[in-house]
This record gives sequence, C-alpha cells and structure tokens, in this order.
Amino acid sequence: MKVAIETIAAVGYSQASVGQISKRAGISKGVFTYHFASKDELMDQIVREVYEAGFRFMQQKVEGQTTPVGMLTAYIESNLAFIKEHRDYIVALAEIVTNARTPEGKLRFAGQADDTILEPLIEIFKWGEETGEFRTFTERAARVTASAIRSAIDSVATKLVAQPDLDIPGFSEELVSLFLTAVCKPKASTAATREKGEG
Amino acid sequence: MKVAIETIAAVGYSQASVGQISKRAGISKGVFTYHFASKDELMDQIVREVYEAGFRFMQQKVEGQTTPVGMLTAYIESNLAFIKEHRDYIVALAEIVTNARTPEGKLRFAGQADDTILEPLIEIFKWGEETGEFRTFTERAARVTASAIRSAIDSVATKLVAQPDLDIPGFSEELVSLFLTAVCKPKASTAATREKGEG
DNA sequence: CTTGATTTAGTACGATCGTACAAATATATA
DNA sequence: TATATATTTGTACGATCGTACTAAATCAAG
Repeated sequence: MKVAIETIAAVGYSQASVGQISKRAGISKGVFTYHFASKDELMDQIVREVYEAGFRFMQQKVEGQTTPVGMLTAYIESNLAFIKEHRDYIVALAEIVTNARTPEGKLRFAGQADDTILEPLIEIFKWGEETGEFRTFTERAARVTASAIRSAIDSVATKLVAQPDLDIPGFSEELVSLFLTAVCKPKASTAATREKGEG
Repeated sequence: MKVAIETIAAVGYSQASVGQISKRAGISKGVFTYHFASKDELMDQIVREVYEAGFRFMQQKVEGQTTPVGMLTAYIESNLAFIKEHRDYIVALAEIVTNARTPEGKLRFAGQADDTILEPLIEIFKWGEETGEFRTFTERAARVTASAIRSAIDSVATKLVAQPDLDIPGFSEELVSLFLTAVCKPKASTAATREKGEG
C-alpha cells in the first residue's frame, strides 16, 4: 500500500498500473493478486485509511478548542499540517478520488465528495453566530463559505504536485487570516485574541 | 471536438478513448486519425480553445469596470457565468488538465496551471489598495487570497460533475459577498456602493 | 525429515488502448 | 466524363491493462 501510494503520487492514477506498483515494490504481480482481490480493493483501502487518518488528526486538534475563532483556525491549520506531513498520501488520495471510476464511467468516490464534508465547518459558523464572534450567516452563505474554505485547502494538494516546495505554513497562516476576516464581526481586532503557536 | 468534449465530460478522461469518441460522433476511428495527428493534439486544441474562449468572455466583462470592487465582482461573476453556460466544456477542461500526462507520467498541462493565472487578481488587489477601497496586502497575502478565489471558482467545475443542478448564480452571489468582505476595508458598507444587476 | 499451508514468481489470457494503413468512396476541377 | 484530391471505412498491429492460474519457494508444526 505504501509503494502504491508513492507510485500514484508520482505518476498519477492512470499510469499506476498493478504492474508498475508491483515492480516498484519489488514483487511480482502475482503477489499483488494474492494480497488484494482486485485493484479497486487496494484503492478502497487507501482512500479509507488516508481519509480516516486525516480525520483523526484534525479531530484531535479541533476538539480542544474553546472558541469558534480558535476552532476555525485549528480546522484550517491542522488540515494543512496533515497535508504537509503526508504529501504523497494526499496527492494519491486526490488522484484516486478524481479518477477511479465504475465500469459505467461514474466516479467511484463521488458520493463521499458531496456536501457532507462541509457540515463541520457550518457547525463552527453557527457556534460563532451564537457567541457573537462571527457575523450572521444565511444557510446559503454558510454553505458557500464552507465550500470556499474547503476548496482553498484542497487546492494545496493539487498545487503540491507542480510545486513541491510550497510554503504550507505560510499559506496556512494567510488562509486563516483571510477567512477570519471574512467570517468575524468587523468590530474589534478579533484575529489577535487567540494565541498563535509560533514558538 | 464537440463530441469529444461531451464524451470527456460524461465519462471522464480515461474512459474517453478515441474509439468511444468516434463511436459517439458516428464516425470511424480512421476519420479521427485523419483529422487529428494524435489524441494529444485533440486535447491540446480543446484546452486552448476552451481556455481562450473563457479568457475572452471574462476580459470583455472585466475591462469595462471602473472600480476595484466592480472589477473583482465582474471577475468572479463572469467566470462563473462562463462555467454555467459552458458546463461540459469546463468539466472536460478540468478532466484533461488534471489527467493528461506525458509518457514519463508528468502532467502535460502542469506548466499552465502555475501562478501566472493569479496575476490578474493580484493586479486588482493592488489597484484597490491604491484607491483605498481595499485593505493593504503583503505580497504573500495577495497571492494566497487570489489562490483562494481561484480555488473557489474552480471547485464549481468539480461540483458540477456530481451536482448538475448546482445554483451557480446563487453560489456566485455569495462568493462575491464573501471575498469582498475579506478584501475591502471594514469602514463603511462598501458592498452596497456598486449597483447589482439583479433585474 | 515430512507434511500441509502460506506466500511468491512467472506466465498466459482476453480486452482495450492509440495508431497505422490499404482500399473504397465522395468531392472538386477541368 | 476524366482526373486529382479529400475524406471515410474497416481492419490490423503492437503495447499494456487487470486478472487468473500453475508451479515453485518458504514457513510452521509434528
């Protein structure tokens, strides 16, 4: 699985054949067939593992937060930190999700890419509304804002392919600043109320 | 080319073989070979044509603007309007750009996906700084903000695949509001100074 | 050392890919 | 009509894909 992830990240989904993966792993194709019922099964396992690992990592960082601002910040920062530390895994995940298809031509992981992923962010917005730290959101505004945040984060995975030396912490810092400006009430300098772990 | 675009949008890049495209077009594979030197040539032409068409459409809408706020609004709205009216073209473009690879496994259109595309947005930010409508940007902040805007726009193409009934005008409206809030000076209600074409 | 199960290597199969090409047909020009 | 060009068809080729399968190698236990 590790070699498969590296291979997909390096040459893309379509070029990552069972033969290629096996060759890079130093095994024969027969070994692959023995341990995985099919290529799709391998992809399923990779997607599940990477996704769950990311979810656990973020949950750990986000759960401890006591303010909406802190939680939104932790959400963005922990997500990008995970991407930074698991570059190949994220690139491979993106490759698989956007390319793996059913025999009929439909995306195999399209269902999981729907708006369910936006819910945690929307919850944070609602919390921020209640505490008064954030401005008010219509249902649609919350959804689009959450979508924009996720798009910005996900774009890093794509950027990393062509731009391996991308300054992720810097990007992260700016993204947090940008979206806090967008969701916070314009009263005081709310962005400075949270201690920043720069040391 | 039209059928090729529809085919790619429908079944994805990898499933859009020369045979499939030809069959859908009601011609033989030989006709394809006669008119295109290779499959890659077809992809090149599609990418160039769609990209240039979008660029012309947006340029037309953006150039007439006389304020930074108006221009940023026109940028987002015209881009999403183009996506809305050329759904298949955009989906196909995204498929090709993210999938077409060289024999060595590198993305064939990776070079064009670099940060050059951010420049027009960065120029708008600079203009807004000068007029005082926008807050000030560090070089990095401008780049990340531009990147976030582009990611949000580009995500619509991906969303359209799984969600064909997406409310693009509504999404557009919210995106404009979101990013104007993020880049404008928090003084007055700047978002209302521009007449909105809702009639 | 023997035996049985587990794991691996190597190969073969059918399918599909992009491309090449000879033959057939359509079109335009004189 | 005769001729040259443009276009189309249908088929074939080599390559590669995912998978199936047999034989060999390795390992665990008696």
